[in-house]
Amino acid sequence: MEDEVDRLVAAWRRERPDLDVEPLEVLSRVSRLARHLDRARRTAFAEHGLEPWEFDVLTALRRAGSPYQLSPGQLLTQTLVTSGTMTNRIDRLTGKGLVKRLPDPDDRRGVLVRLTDDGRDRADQALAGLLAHERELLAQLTSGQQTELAALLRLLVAPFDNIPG
Amino acid sequence: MEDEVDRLVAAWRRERPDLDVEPLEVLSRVSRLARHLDRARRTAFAEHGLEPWEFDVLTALRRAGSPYQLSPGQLLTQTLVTSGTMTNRIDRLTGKGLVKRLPDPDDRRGVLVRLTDDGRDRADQALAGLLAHERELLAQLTSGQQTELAALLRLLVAPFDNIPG
DNA sequence: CGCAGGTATCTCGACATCAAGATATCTCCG
DNA sequence: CGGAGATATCTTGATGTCGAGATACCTGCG
Repeated sequence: MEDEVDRLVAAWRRERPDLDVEPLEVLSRVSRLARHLDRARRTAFAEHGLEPWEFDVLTALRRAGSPYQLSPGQLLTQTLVTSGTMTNRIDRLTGKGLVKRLPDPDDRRGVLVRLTDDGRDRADQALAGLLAHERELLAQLTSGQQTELAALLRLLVAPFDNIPG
Repeated sequence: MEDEVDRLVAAWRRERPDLDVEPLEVLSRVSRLARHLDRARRTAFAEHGLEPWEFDVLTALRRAGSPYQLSPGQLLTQTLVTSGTMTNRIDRLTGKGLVKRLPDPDDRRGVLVRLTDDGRDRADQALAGLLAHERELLAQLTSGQQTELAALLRLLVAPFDNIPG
């Protein structure tokens, strides 16, 4: 089945036959798929009264394990946002009673963000919902294809995640 | 090589051993890679004095072929943004002299957005720069792996692009 | 022809993000 | 011990996006 990127690549080959646009076959698909996934996630989370950005922060804390707390700095690296954004997010989640700020006992510059019981429940519910939706999307692929796709994507992501940048 | 998603999946398996988090191996990598690509694109385009959103609009028009014009509605479907956003983008690109608005001769509700000569040059230059950067990122993969990756991604994107939504 | 419903674009207000810089605290070398 | 430079977080102002609704125009049925 054809997709929008096939049309995009064909158009470039017609308009700019001098260029090799092969990289777009992979990377434009990644960008467009991510955009579609964002929309789908927004819908999935709405069932649980959460925004995608709320999910990202709550689940990062949930994954940390009991007592479900991380510093804002640790949250930054996991969510790929800037520090100003994270301050704002923590403020709003605090206002909704899903997390609370505690002073870091070992560093007076620092803060620890901890999940409340309510926040933890919301994170757990939203995760289950998300996985159900994602399984449907991936039904297009066999189990073997999923494994293969994951491995190829890892090759591309790893440099970003391991070389600080 | 390990990446951040490997760590994320391992954490979920420890915290929620009751859940099958396999879908994240693919889809979290797609989202995170897209986020990294956005940042890289921003840097690449800055060399040409363009923002990513400007590139998206200008290249959509460029791909349309001479006379390089599309309606705002056609631009919407290609760029996956809302109509309010597109109006705003066209306003700003018009202000920079990269596009101009023309009345649609066949539909008085409609408008045609046309690339100026300057806009066309900018699009061409930025595309060449982007492809150079993207080729570097893809150097992690053999040519065969790139083809395979593109094919697998197409399977996932196609449903979004073909079923209206 | 005339109107109901659909379509194309724009307007407006709310909101999330970013970049750059401010502040407070830590670390480590001399 | 003292101070320079690094680090953690927050503040601020500008900007881009979205969603919902407004407006103008088109289309097709009766």
